[in-house]
Amino acid sequence: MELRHLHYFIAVAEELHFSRAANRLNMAQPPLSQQIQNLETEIGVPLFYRTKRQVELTGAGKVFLEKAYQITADVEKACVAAQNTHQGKLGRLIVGFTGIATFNMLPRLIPAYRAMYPFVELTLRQLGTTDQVQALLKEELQVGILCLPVVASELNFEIVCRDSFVVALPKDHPLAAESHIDVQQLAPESFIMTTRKVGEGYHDGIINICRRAGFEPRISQEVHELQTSVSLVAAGMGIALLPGSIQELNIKGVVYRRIKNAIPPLETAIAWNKNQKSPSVENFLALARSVAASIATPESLYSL
Amino acid sequence: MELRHLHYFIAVAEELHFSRAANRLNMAQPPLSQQIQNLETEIGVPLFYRTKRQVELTGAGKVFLEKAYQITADVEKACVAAQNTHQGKLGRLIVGFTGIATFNMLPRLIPAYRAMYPFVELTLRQLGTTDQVQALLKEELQVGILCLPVVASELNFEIVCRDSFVVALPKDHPLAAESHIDVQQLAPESFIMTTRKVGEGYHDGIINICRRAGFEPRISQEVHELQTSVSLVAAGMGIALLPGSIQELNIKGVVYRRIKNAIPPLETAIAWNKNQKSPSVENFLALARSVAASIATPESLYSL
DNA sequence: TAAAAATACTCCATAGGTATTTTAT
DNA sequence: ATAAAATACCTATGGAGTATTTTTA
Repeated sequence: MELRHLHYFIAVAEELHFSRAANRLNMAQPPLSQQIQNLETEIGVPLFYRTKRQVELTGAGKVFLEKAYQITADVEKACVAAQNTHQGKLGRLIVGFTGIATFNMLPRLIPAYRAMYPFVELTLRQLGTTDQVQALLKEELQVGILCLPVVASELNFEIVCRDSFVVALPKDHPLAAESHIDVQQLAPESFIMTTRKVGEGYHDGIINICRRAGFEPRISQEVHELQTSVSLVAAGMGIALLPGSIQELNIKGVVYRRIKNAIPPLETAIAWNKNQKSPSVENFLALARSVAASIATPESLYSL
Repeated sequence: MELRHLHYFIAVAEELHFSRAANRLNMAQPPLSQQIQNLETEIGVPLFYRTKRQVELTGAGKVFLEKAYQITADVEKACVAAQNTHQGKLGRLIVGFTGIATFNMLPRLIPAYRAMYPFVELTLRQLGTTDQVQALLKEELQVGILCLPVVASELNFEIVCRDSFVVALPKDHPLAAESHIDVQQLAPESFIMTTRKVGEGYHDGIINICRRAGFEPRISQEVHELQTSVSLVAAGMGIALLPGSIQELNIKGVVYRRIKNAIPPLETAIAWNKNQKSPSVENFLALARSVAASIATPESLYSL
């Protein structure tokens, strides 16, 4: 049996007239009769009563008609579903993100993506950069929003956001009086940092800022989230060097001050596996690029 | 698209290897490649990644595979459903029956039919003979179990049960002392009868029994159900001439006595519309015939 | 270089067309 | 006599086969 048979059968069942049905199908009547006969012999059941002057569905024909409708509709649906999946309108997407992404990329990117592709099942997982790289390599994650530098030859990276560093100080800290701070002035302070495990490049980057200023930072507290460092600053546990986007987070008793020194900014990138071909990922990347372009200006807020 | 394409696609998707799939399909590899290409161009979506050394499903391919499984399974189911309907294993059957059938045909016929065709949706409707004939003509009923005589040229009839008449008497009625009763002895009695509307042939038949015995019966009560007549006999409201099967109904205070005279028995028949072709009906009729044959002996219980 | 898919072509099975017959009204 | 489906026969599209090429691991 072929779908052709079902289409022909439906036409005859609806017209109850072979000639009319053949006309509707843009074919001659004899081959239509033939095909219906073939169908009947194949399933071994008469589908029509032919009283010469009148064609009528048998009980089995009625049952078969219902199924035929369903099947032909499902074939249509299957094609549409495949097309939608191909266009990335349908599917699944798992995206990892770091804490800092919560303040710049995510609030713009995710709502835009959901609005554009409402039928993609989108899962977000907060993960440190290191964990994201592992997950991307294992293809447990399709896209990562993470902090450079990272070395992983199997992944592609694209920078979407550059954050100048700021220092978070308790409101009543002596340095809070100054509008721009020299890194060297932070030498005697206690540093609150995220653990190296969360993101090696990020962690080492901050250490290097201090070393280039000629001192080794004294790390008094290690935390897992940027938000937590700010809370600890508010509690007077020390100071923290943080990407400028963190200024979106207003916590009472904390002030942010810019850094005088020329410091390479923190680069947030989208990352994906090189042997990744999902259209949903392509769409996500395209959107991320346009969002990155649109926040290029606000980003200057956090630059010197 | 044809079902062929789906079968081919499933084979390739399962083997992930065109040559092996072609082998499994008992065909050569090149036409298989062709057909898959045709399928892909038709739905406008690549279903496989061909990395020459390795075939892999695309996301759209995975989605399409699920649908393809479902569709091919549904095609199978459609054929089986049509076959079952053709064999009368599936469908709907509405059967009408008279009160007296409750005592002879129904208790044997219905359980047997249900056991044999459990997937037929069987509906039973108690109706007088006259109503059954109307319903059969309007094809609201597919089979009737009713009492002859009936005139209806568009229907077929087959007698399934013959009931000799008995008279139902109050236990303490003088005639209860005799084992066989002459109809003439009933001349002075009050008769309890079902209304003529319920079944004309049946009603007139009883009147005629009396007339042939030389008297016009005095009808004191008219009821709609045979069971009710027996209850009224028990209540001393009169006597009733009833088909012998009624003796299955034991009501306190009522005795049944045979009739001496040669009286044509009440004929219960199955009836169906002549332009009726449902296999379920055929099966039901076949079963009714065999049940009728099997109760031919017990029926003699009620004969002289 | 070897394995596997794609391409090029050939062939024939069969879907579909034309002409005619059958059948029931 | 007519309308409609079935039958008979023919044609040609395209599905499938064979031989070969392309591609990449």
